[in-house]
Amino acid sequence: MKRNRKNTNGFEKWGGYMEAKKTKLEQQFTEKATDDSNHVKSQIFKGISIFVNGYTLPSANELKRIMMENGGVYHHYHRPNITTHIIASNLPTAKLKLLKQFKIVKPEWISDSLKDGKLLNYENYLLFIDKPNQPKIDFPVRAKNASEPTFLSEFYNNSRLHLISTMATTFKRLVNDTRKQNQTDYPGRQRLKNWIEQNRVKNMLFNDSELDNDKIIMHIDMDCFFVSAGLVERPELRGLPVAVTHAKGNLSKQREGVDRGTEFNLYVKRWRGDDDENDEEEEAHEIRPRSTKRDGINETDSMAEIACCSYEARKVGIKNGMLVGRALKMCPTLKLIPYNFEQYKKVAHTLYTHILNDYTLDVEAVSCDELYLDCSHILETTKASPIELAMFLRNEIKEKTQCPCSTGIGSNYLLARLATKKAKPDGQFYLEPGIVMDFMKNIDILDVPGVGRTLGHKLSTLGISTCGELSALSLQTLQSEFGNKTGLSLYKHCRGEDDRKLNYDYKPKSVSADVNYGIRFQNKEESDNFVRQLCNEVEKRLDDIEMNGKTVTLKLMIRNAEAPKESAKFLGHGFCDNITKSSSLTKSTSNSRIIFQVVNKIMNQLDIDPTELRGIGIQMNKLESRIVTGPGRIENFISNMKSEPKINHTLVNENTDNDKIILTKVSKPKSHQSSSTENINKSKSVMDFFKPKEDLNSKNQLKSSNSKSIVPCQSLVNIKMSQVDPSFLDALPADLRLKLENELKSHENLNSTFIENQNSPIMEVTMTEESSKLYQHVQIDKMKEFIEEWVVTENEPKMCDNIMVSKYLCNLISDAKTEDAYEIIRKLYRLIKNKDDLAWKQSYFDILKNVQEIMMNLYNAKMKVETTFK
DNA sequence: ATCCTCCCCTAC
DNA sequence: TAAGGTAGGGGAGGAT
Repeated sequence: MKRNRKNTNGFEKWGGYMEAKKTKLEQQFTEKATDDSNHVKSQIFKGISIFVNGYTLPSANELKRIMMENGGVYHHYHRPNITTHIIASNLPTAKLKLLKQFKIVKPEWISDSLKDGKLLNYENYLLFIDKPNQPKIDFPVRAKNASEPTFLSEFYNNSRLHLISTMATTFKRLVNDTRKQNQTDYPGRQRLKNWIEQNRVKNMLFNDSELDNDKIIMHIDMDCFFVSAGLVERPELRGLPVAVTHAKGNLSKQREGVDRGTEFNLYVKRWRGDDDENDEEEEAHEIRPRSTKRDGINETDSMAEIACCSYEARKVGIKNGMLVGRALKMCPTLKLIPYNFEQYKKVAHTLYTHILNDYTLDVEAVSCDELYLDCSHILETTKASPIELAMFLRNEIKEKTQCPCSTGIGSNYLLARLATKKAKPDGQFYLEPGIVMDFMKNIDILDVPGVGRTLGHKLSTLGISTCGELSALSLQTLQSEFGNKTGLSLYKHCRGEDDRKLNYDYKPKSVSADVNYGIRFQNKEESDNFVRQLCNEVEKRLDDIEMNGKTVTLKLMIRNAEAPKESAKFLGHGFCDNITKSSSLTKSTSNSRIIFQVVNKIMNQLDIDPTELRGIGIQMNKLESRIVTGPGRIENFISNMKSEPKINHTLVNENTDNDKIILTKVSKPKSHQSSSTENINKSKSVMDFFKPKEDLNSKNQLKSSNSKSIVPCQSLVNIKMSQVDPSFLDALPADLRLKLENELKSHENLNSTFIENQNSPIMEVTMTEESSKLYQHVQIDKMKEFIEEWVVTENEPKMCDNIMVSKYLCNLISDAKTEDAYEIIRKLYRLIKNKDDLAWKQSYFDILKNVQEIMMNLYNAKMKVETTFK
């Protein structure tokens, strides 16, 4: 079955498209069933049509086959009036509530019926017994995969790699922000000075020769960070072999479709290369054994990864990244402790603020537990020796965080880093210039930063395993072997030379969101929904840093044809083929809809089978900051809205009218005199809600602004502080309130903005992140109050208010506050029904359309609300 | 020469 | 069961 879909001109035709698609697919099903009529084995499921929701056993594909062969019908989409049964093994509560009125049956109903050769009573297989107040799931809760709407956030909440990555960014930004504050007082330096005065003679650490003109770089690295932070609250485990992991050491369950042996062999084959030539080379040079992390794992060993292990565990050969099953074989007494993300954040924050506030701003953040600092100023002002600084600083960090760290000191980046390796655990090491040559000779090539598995192996095939051996190769040899840049840095680094500068100034070059875990989709709907969520995530991250991206890159992991259907690791990606494809826009954006459109085009062009997907990543490159020129961000946003980027890529059909995505056009005429000026005092818009009702001041301001352009719909830019209802401000969180106040203040003098009212009955929700965030935090009751006032007092609905309400409701739904949204829609319906006005009814349908779209995206179901005014 | 895309590698 | 993310550097090879 092809998934090529016609261009749909954005999303406004989504509903119609869905209908068409349903019919098409069902037609195909019937045709297929007819074609395969010689395979029909029975009519057990005559009259039954099923829709499979979520992950099931047997799989949806299997169930489809069973239905086809036995007289039943399989629906790719849930069709409330046609689908007779929904098949599911588990449903999240939100989904459950929505689908409550339908027959939701466990897949065993199908398999048992098939086994017995007759249709069994589905009532014995209901997923839950409908007790009105508390639907109870009669099934053990199973792990979620990415087809569930809550998967993404749960995954991010539990992913150590995601945490590591986001924390690194967080602290790079913290350094940036702190440096801007221009602080001049460093109390730590004074403490160090005092300590030196009291202890120098006793320490005998001072050495005149250490005071030279070289730059002094210090590298600080917490010792086995996750373990140390975890042991703060479990001191009884100190001194024991400890590892941090998700697993509890249980044996892994045997699952259908898993073949660890086959999967592991594929990895080994890819890693070794397939040709004999390589094998000969390896023997000739006595290559050190290369192990995959799957070594020593059998069918039931735990496949969880060890994120971090204590030095006691390392002594017996356990390493970070090793699988729990194997580690337990090496050390059956290994203590497994769970993650404690909050604690890691706390410790890391303490570490950073201590150094930044008390010692220096010349810090390069590497990660949550690792940083470089330029000691020049500290040493100059305190007259301390590098070792004294290291001892003192390490001691303070240990006191503050209760976690040990190690520090290395050297004249450059590389030497500082290598010194730390030597210092560990819980120590310090100053790699003095005089000993660098000797020191480097014996450094293992794999300890050089930048030399990993692949480069290390390649070097070992050349018979090289230490820096000393590497330094025998000429620059030319290295460059022809590894490329110009890689060759040059190998040449320098093995000699202890490194001219990289500490980078204090963090400027992101790309933003991405990847998930390569839990990706198991039954159909294109599920994968689309998930991709949409990833696009939203990317948009959020771009907005966080106030940047837009100009190139979209899609990264896919697809099950390799030879790989077992199910991965060895539970919900893992298994052995995959990787695909990367990028597409450039004419104008940078952060708009998730545009990103999705691009991504979707690529997906369709690649014709990916959604069931074979194992990983998805979306990346934005060529970042541009949203330059603030002139009046400010909002102004800039409005000018951005005038023309959203066109997609410039061969994949993209030229007929695509991307402008249709944005139906609310904004322009800013220089001296536009509106003909509707006389309406302004009668006209009510959402913004008027922010005004106190009897505020003379605001009336005056409105009058005085009559000379400017006043149009039916004001944008945020037009609101003045004095117009804002104080109770609205109170409803906002403090930080948001401050932001709003500042933005309003900075726009007091701005010209009014004209928002063109579209005649099109179709409305698309496109608001600025700035303004939608504001609405997001309006309390539910406040919003109900507004809606009542709006509908009751307003003659006709305005587009901008429709948009605001839609956006608000969509935000509620995506925040899983579906019930609140439901209540508001009911209220809106009642109000509009009373009003009995065509334009208002249209307004209701427009809003509902947006709501149902997001419902379909998130829950694959519509909200059950009134769809006609009888 | 320099840029772009599609990778791969590395680090935390 | 298990939570295999994310940013940056760079090489190969083709387009400009």
